[in-house]
Amino acid sequence: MTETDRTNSQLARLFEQMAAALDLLGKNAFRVNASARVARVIRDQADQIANVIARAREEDTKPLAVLKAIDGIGKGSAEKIIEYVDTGTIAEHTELMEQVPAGLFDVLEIPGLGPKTVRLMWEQLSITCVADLKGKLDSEELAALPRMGKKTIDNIRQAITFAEESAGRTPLGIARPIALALVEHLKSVSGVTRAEYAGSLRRGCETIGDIDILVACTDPEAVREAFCTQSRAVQVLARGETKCSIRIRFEHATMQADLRIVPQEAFGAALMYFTGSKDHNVRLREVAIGNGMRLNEYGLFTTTDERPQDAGIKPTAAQTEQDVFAALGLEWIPPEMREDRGEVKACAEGMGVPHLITRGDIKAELHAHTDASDGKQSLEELVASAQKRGYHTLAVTDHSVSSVIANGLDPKRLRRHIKRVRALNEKTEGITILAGSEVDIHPDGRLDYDDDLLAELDVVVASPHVSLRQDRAAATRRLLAAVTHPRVHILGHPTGRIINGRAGLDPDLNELFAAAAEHGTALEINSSWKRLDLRDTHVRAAVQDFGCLIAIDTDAHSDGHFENIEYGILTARRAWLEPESCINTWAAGKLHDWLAGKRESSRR
DNA sequence: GCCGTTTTCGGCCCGACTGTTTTCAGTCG
Repeated sequence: MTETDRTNSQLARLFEQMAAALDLLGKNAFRVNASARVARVIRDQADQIANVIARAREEDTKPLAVLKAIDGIGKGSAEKIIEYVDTGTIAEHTELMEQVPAGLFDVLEIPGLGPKTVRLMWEQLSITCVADLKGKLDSEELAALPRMGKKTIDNIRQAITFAEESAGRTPLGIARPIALALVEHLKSVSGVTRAEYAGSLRRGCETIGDIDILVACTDPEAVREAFCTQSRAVQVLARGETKCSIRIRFEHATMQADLRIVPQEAFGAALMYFTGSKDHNVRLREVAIGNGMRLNEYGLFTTTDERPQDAGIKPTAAQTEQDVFAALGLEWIPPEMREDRGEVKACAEGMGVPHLITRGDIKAELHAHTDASDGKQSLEELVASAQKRGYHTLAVTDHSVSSVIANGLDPKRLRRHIKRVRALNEKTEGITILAGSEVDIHPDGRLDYDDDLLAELDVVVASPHVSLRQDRAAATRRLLAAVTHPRVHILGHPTGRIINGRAGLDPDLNELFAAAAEHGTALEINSSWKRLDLRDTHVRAAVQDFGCLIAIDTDAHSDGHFENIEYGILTARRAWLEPESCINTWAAGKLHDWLAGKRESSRR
């Protein structure tokens, strides 16, 4: 779990625990779902809920009303949120935790075990944690439980082992190559007419639970066989007519992969079904129901009967996603937006889908390293990498002096480096090579070079690298100092988080975004799949609520890193980013003017 | 518990697969 929004994270965690506890206690499933949804909505908020409440009070509006205005949060949850912000606890959560042993939540996490089974094991066998369960795997009393046969117990045993050695969700940059290899493998099977990955991977989520692959084909058995018996498959979890699940090992990662065999004529409907987040799909089906229709993975049907596909009814739309969206009365919504973050509502109300940024819009790389600091490429090789991608501008931004481990440049070396860059720029056609630096932001907000030296640079990317566990107030002061500094163009990887690694800084984003907008400093989406910093929800808030400029850069240390731009673009699209707000899309003249303009204004 | 250009009460998405079952419950996505 990432912890950048510590308060929101903690609050979301409480709602998740309440949902799990209610589930284990056999409470109404809709109540369980409502609580889980509140948790998700809280996680999606860029702004701190505590700040939202504080601001509402300052402005003399009712916090309750402000919270209730958020989709998915009703009166009950709003009251609990306020209770948490004011007291640090939620009474109902405390009561539930007294009723349900803490270890049961871990048992519930084991794939294949759901609330019903866990509750039964708890009530009948006093199993309250994974260790209890492991101790009873061979016991007769476990086997005596209803619906608990040998296979089920074997599956639990394997699932525990898998859970113990798996690191949870897999970063996008690890999962995507695996999925691409799977797709290629399946495309090579005879009779396969289409193969594509769907799910959270197609939505570009920063981490992936499992890989979903859709295949249309003329010989389903050949596809099932090819999928389940491939050399990388370490276990077959399910093998049905249309759905197979395996565990797959690829280099160091182990993941679950699901194959769905779908009819060619319903590929679009299936792709939609298996791409949308659960909540997005619910919204779409509600739209269908509202129109007296039924939507499932076989298509959109002009009936509300159950399983119309089995009754021989032909769908009105199914072939392509565009067909299905159109028949629902909606514009096609890009996969990255299908998260139930207001996209269906916006589309239904005729606001239209934003013109999202694409990889082809990127014309400049403004954050890249050479072997002068810790990059693998020489200056000339770096330039060739940028030229190969058709960029009109490359900023060479090696590390500053304090990044000792990264061989940061002291002022003397930097001045020589600037000269080399300028000289190369003189004799290079077709691309502008700018002299820049990725300058450390010290914990107190000072920059790593003095202002005179900064003034000699064309591009200054200011980034935090150390002291990434500062408290919020210190982190906010530090980053504000950087974005308001007249010689800083871009705030690099603003929080310093590492996905699945460290939470990073947790500044007051409202203050940071307001200052960045006011001073015309761009905020970076660092495209490294280990970072993706800023993250999608933050970028959306920065641009939509504050009008900030965004830079999408790869922070390349080698030629291959340039390809990470895919991940930055996916993140930007998840933030509903349009090209105009991204400085890397601007024409050369506009970009160069902007870079120079910041310097001009700083000399006034 | 949430929500409402059909509803402030009564709904709340839909289907596949497994394992244990004589017809289906539980889990998953």
